[in-house]
Amino acid sequence: MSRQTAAAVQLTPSQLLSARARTLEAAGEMFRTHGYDVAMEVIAAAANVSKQTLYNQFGSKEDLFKAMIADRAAVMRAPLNASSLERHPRDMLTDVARQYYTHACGEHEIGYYRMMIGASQQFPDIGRAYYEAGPKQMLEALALWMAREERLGRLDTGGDPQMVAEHFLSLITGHIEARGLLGLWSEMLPAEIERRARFCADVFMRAFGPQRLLG
Amino acid sequence: MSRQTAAAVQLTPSQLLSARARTLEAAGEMFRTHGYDVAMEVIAAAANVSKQTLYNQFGSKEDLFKAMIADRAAVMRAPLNASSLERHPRDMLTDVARQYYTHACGEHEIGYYRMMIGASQQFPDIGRAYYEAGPKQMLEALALWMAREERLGRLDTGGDPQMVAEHFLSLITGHIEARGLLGLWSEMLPAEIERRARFCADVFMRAFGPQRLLG
DNA sequence: GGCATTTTGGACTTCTCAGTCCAGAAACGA
DNA sequence: TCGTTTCTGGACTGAGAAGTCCAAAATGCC
Repeated sequence: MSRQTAAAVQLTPSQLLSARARTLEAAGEMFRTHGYDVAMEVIAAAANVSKQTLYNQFGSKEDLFKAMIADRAAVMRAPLNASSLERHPRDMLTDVARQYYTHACGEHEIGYYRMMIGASQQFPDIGRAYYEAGPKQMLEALALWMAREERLGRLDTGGDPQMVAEHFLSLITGHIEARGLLGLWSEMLPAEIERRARFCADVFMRAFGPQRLLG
Repeated sequence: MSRQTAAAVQLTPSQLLSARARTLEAAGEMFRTHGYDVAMEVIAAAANVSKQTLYNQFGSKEDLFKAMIADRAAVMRAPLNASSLERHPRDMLTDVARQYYTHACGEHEIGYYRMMIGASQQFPDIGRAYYEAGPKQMLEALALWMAREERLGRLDTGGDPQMVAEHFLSLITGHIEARGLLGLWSEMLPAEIERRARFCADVFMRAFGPQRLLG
């Protein structure tokens, strides 16, 4: 009997996640698409679980929400890809932008972001937690990298890599995110992604590349 | 009697607004600070008006909300200041950034923006209306100006002023807005505003100024 | 002053939803 | 196999809020 159960677990990958993880997954999906106002009954249905179980496991709606956030915060924004750290600044930056446009600004991700923004009014500490787990990490990684590149003479940030990194991220994300948050999201074709990624890297290199030392 | 009323009107400026305008003002304030979930009773109290009057004038909560949006959308983002159009690109751009940091990214404005983002999930047409009344206007004005400056040989956008304008706005607003939306807003001192505004203009001029034609 | 309209406040209905309770079913452990 | 734990579904409570109703008061208009 227990052997059969084990076999079944191995067959269906979704069941490899604990019941709790699956519940959080479904809850996240519901919060993302309907906002914090979703009824607990709806979440329970989406998670294939009874409402009572939800309360047994998480105590309250607020706690469920926070558990879901905690579950997700770490996964929200990928850190810099270690493999591209050694490449030429232009390639590295193009890659960062490409990654963002490909994976981090779809309806799904923007939906979570919108949810965080809504929640941060009701639960102020959530805004900070999200920022520190996501954008801030990215920012610091980028600033570190830039400082190193500056020592290697391949960038010239004028001694303020933090601010320069901040502005590179703004450059990538700014307008796309604004439109997405307002529900005006539209699919970007690969060609468009490539064009924008290169554009961002070009702008950056013209402003902070070493060539202005050589002119 | 009517003369006394007129005198009273002249004495208290807030009464120069029509009752409707004052109600919308108060409603906006409540929606901004509490989100769409505020009770109609609370709005009525804030507007010094009975709940019934609210329903007489606006029909329903949804209609009140939309009336409030329509009332505000036009005022949300100031267009380019006509007086700075004739100045040197660097000064003009510094001014745009300065204007933004001074007037358009305070708690108040970010609060409205957050509210729009929340509402655009529930009422999708609101997101579009806001975008077109605000950011899009700004963008188009800036792109027009850039195209003109390019013809005058004072900028070099590589023939895509739209995208360049988009990226300048991203540069100004990106990170500040992200932090504000997550509730991490912190007052910017005048010196900080000045530093950031100049930084934005500098970055932009290094990337798109005419000097690269002269090198 | 007198008539018509609007406003008021407060009671009232209806609905939705968080959270509880419970008895029976299922899963689990030894 | 049997006892324990957990899950289920469905009824229930209580709170809060949208929207309605109405009689009395205020306001505006001529």
